[in-house]
Amino acid sequence: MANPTEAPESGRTYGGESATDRQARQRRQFMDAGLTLFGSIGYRATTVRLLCKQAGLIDRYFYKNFSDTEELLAAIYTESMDQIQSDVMAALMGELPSGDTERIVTAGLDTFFKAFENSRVARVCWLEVLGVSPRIDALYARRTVQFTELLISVAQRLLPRWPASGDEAHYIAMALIGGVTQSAAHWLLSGYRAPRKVLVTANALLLRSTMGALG
Amino acid sequence: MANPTEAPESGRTYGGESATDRQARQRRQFMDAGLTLFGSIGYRATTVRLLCKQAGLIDRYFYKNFSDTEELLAAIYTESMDQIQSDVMAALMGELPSGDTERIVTAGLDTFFKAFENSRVARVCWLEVLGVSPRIDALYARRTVQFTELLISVAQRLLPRWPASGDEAHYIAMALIGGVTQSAAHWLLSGYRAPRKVLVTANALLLRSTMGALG
DNA sequence: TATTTCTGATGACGCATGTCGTCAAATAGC
DNA sequence: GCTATTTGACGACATGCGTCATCAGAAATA
Repeated sequence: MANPTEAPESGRTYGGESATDRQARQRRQFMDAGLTLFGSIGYRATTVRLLCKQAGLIDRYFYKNFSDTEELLAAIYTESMDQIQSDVMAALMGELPSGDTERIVTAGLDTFFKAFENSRVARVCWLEVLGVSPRIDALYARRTVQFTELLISVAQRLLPRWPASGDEAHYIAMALIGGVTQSAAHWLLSGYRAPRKVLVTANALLLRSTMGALG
Repeated sequence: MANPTEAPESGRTYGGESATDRQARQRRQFMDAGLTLFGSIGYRATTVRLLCKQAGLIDRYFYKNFSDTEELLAAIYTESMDQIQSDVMAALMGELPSGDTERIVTAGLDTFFKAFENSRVARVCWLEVLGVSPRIDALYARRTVQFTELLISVAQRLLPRWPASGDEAHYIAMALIGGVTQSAAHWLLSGYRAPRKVLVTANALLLRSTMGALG
């Protein structure tokens, strides 16, 4: 043994898995368990014991991957929103060559709302992340800004006369994103009463008319 | 004593206050303490002991007024939003005779955002209430619907061609309200970087252009 | 003044939590 | 096969929580 006093830097293979593979699998199990529990009983009601029971692992491996439940929440939120954001961007890019504003906007919105038809994802991303801690609040705020910037970049492509900079244009984009996100949150809270198409067309009209007024 | 076995139905005066006056004062003290704590350290971090210390009272009087902290949160949220809603309605009614859509919308928005310049109120109403429990979620959702109905009724007055009913018109109004509320939430999270006027004009443009497209 | 009610302070209870330690069984490397 | 590591099960510890009981002193009533 090279350094018997310290913890081993590289673990052994066990059950046909290398140490890093095991760690990655355990991390994924906790991420899945977290999405399930945060998205059903809520973040506040979720304890480390429950997470372990859901993941089928013991607490030792939880603390090896996350410092606390808040860090797990941050990881799940970031992963979910990364996925959704890249899906939306892919949908936008797919329709961008058409040059049809209506189609581009609709494609982006439809992909967005489709992602939040998963109520667990929706609940975590719109309800559970808010008011947990300053750190999580900052995460949420930064993500909102990212979507705002995405909207602005698309608007600049579609509308040459769109005011690129300026606080007001920025806050208009922010309000538009807010309309979309709040629609998603209320969609969830209403038990998905309306079909997705209604959400998409309503928000498309909002985007189209506002961008028309500015572009 | 009429009924020695039961708790006294009507208390005695004490310290120059009647029993009902005392109870009302204690309730108000807890409401103020709740707004202070929920709006600073957050709902999750607030305990009954802290609330009592902040209110300068003991726990017995807390439980005489509220069953738990969740009921206190609901009471504070309802009171705050009632106040804001009636302020906004008063502002709208004050400008309604002018018939000037721009002035009416701006007056309502300015009153709305002015209320949330109080960061404690803003934090409780936009961050802390979310994801606490199904009951509080329902309270939040219902309030959003109320603001949506308020917007629709104003739109019907200003725009004779506004589609009164229909899911889509309803969700458009919901998205518009969402834009306003999300602006308020992000305004808080960004530390009120932009002046209120910017928020008002940005959201006024959103409302004006969308209502123009429909009216 | 004597009695009853109200108040604030303090402590105790049962419970759930995060976290850590122990111990036997399972697995891998020599 | 022997030894070291990894795993899961279980329990212990301190902490903080909501909640309730007690008790001495203040204030009102008769």
